[in-house]
Amino acid sequence: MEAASSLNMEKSMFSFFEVKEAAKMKNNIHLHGDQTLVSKASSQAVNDGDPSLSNEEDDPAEDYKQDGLISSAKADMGQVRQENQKLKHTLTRVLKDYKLSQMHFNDFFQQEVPKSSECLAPDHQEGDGTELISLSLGTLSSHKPKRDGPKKVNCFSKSKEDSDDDQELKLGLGCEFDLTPTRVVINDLKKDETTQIMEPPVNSLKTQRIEDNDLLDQIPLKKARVSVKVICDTQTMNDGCQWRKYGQKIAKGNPCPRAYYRCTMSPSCPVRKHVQRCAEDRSVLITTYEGTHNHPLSVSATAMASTTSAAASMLKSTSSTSQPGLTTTAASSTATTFSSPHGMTYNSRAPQYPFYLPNTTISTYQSHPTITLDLTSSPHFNRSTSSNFGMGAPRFSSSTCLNFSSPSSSTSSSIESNYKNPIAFSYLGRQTLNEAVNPTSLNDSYKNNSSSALQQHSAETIAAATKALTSNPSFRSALAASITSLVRNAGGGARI
DNA sequence: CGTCTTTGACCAGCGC
DNA sequence: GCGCTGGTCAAAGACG
Repeated sequence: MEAASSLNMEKSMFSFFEVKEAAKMKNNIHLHGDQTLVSKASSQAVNDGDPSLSNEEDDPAEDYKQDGLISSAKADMGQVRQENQKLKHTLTRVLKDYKLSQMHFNDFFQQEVPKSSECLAPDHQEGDGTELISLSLGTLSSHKPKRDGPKKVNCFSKSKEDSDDDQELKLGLGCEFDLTPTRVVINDLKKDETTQIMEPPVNSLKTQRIEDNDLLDQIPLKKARVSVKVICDTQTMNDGCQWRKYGQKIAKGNPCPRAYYRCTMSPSCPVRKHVQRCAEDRSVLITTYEGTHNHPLSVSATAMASTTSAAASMLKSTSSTSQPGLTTTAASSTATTFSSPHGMTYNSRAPQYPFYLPNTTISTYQSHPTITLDLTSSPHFNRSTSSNFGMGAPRFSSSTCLNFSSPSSSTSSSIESNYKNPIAFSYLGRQTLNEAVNPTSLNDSYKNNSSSALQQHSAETIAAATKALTSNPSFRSALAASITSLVRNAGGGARI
């Protein structure tokens, strides 16, 4: 009995598929199309009285069974289609909520900016609605009012009245990290210049600005400078700005001439830079920036400017608590946010996250506080090691453009990915998004040569970034709103 | 012809 | 005060 029933079952199954095959052949219809067509074709095949079928399937009971199977298949397919529709809707909703969350996230920073931007560049606060970017080297106060709440100020986001404007440039907007002791070596601090800054209990911006001015008066330092060391084959690295050479000197202790450039993007732009090759290693180009751009910047220039600006800010914050000649920690009592040369934004206040800014030195040279960002070696590998990987030391050419792009010019997909996934900024954007997020997708040559340390670094970076992001109450509430909305709107059929 | 680079001169700050 | 050094100016030349 059992054998007979299983035989019947097999036969009916065979018949079902045979019917479908016959229908396909006869009507030349592909199955992965609309199942209605298939059903129709199947029914047609059954009803056509195809001799090849009718020979085997002339039993009315079998026909009835086939009809049942077909209709049940149709029902199944309809159900699948319904679920597909629901999933499609869910996906759309998730994307929509994701964008909403992103907007909330951006709004959060934009709300914070007006408070901080005033201390950033008081001379650029006209609020004329132009795409003016305030980048301040050396004039930024390191003193932020102590906050009890979870709010943090990103000093490097561009201030703008209209917060809904998509064209808004955001500076230093990577991931915001609370920073552990930054390993900053105070090399050559003269006198007690950097220890004269006190920590004012400031509540009002007005008071703060006055105190800042007082402090600046007290400090005999000139404009802060930011040096960037990169391996570059050409005369100067392309940082997105237009420069005009106005002088050249042989500096003491270095046979390589130092070239002086000024920014020509605006006639009144006070920004200068000088470029010099490293005496020890001619392949290393040392570019030193000084001043604040007073004009709109291109995306790539903004990237570089924001980085140097952030570094200068870090310089100020570290100098407020550092002691000369000591390897010290970054300002643990201030809440200064800054970007690393790798595009990440760090917050130096709370020490819970294990991040530090590598290859960064602070020094004073002729009363110019100078921070040096050494991009000739990767954060976790020394140069000799990183050279084995072929990516640790960023090499620049004339066409190389630092890839810290802001979201405003998302014409390039890489730029956009870098913005949306700040972790991908690591290694100056030479690491693709996939490589950054998913270490297993590293290209073969790199994969073969790299150690697990780099993957661990990526994993740590991602983990810390995630932690930092998710620990932000505003981000969490936005995320919660999205999820709530998703669950509420999901209805019965959606499965998460 | 306009723009950019080169290069010597000049100036200011700093240390002795 | 003097010398050294870094930084800037400006005339001359190069270049497109």
